[in-house]
Amino acid sequence: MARFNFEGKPPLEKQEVICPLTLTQNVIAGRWKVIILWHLSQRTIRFNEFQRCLPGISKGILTRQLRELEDDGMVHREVYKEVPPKVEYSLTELGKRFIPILDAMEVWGKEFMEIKLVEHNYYISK
Amino acid sequence: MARFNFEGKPPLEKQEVICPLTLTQNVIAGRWKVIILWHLSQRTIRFNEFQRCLPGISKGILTRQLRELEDDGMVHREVYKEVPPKVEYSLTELGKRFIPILDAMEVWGKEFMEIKLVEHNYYISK
DNA sequence: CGGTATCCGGCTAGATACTG
DNA sequence: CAGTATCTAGCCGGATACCG
Repeated sequence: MARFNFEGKPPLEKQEVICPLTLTQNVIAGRWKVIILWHLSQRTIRFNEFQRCLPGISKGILTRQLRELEDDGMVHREVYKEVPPKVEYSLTELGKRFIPILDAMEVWGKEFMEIKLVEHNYYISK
Repeated sequence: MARFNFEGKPPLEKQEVICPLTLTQNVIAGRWKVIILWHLSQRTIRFNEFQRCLPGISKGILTRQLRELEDDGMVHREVYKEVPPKVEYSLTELGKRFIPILDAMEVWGKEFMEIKLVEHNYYISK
């Protein structure tokens, strides 16, 4: 989430007014982040499990998406010093507070699907 | 939102299982869409007004974001046949149902901001 | 006023090879 | 198992010029 950069720590007066909506959007911008957060809202997940949950994702991009979520304080990464290695990902408190958004998105997404299915004359099984 | 394509109308059985979350994410993927939807949740807006609401956006990209939202059924475009031209954008019913997500995103974004400000030793005025 | 048409650059997803 | 390093391709935002 490069657009939100406190590194320079400029005085608050000189900061641009930051929009909470844009901020939220930036945090979850990324092809896999929303669905990653949803999986983590269900349970703790290991790295390799994610590759099975997210068909087609490569190690490289999975690592990056997880790191960015970690950097933004959404995800906790727990490393167990074992052989073979074991790393577990889970939601932080901040990440858990994001769940209402996931729920709202899921509700709306289903409404959207129903409407689009009706428009295209699909039968919708209730 | 090119990833969700019903154009070919394949049988429902052959459709991939579509995730409502991913669907929602795809609809609002776009640099300006969330903030556009928020402005439209406040009031009807004309094209030129948007350019003032969204500092730095160009006509081209504004048009594209609005068209995509229109194509996805989120935004209504009302053209008044006057000279000079007048076009008003507003939320459709589907668009209005999206407002709870905007609200949840705003709440979370503010929490996120507070946490990040505290982490960087900023004083937060209550 | 409210757009199109066109071109361009950067970001980011994705693929592949390698590693502790 | 859980990554890192490197490279590439394509999309998308942005700029600019023009139009009814």
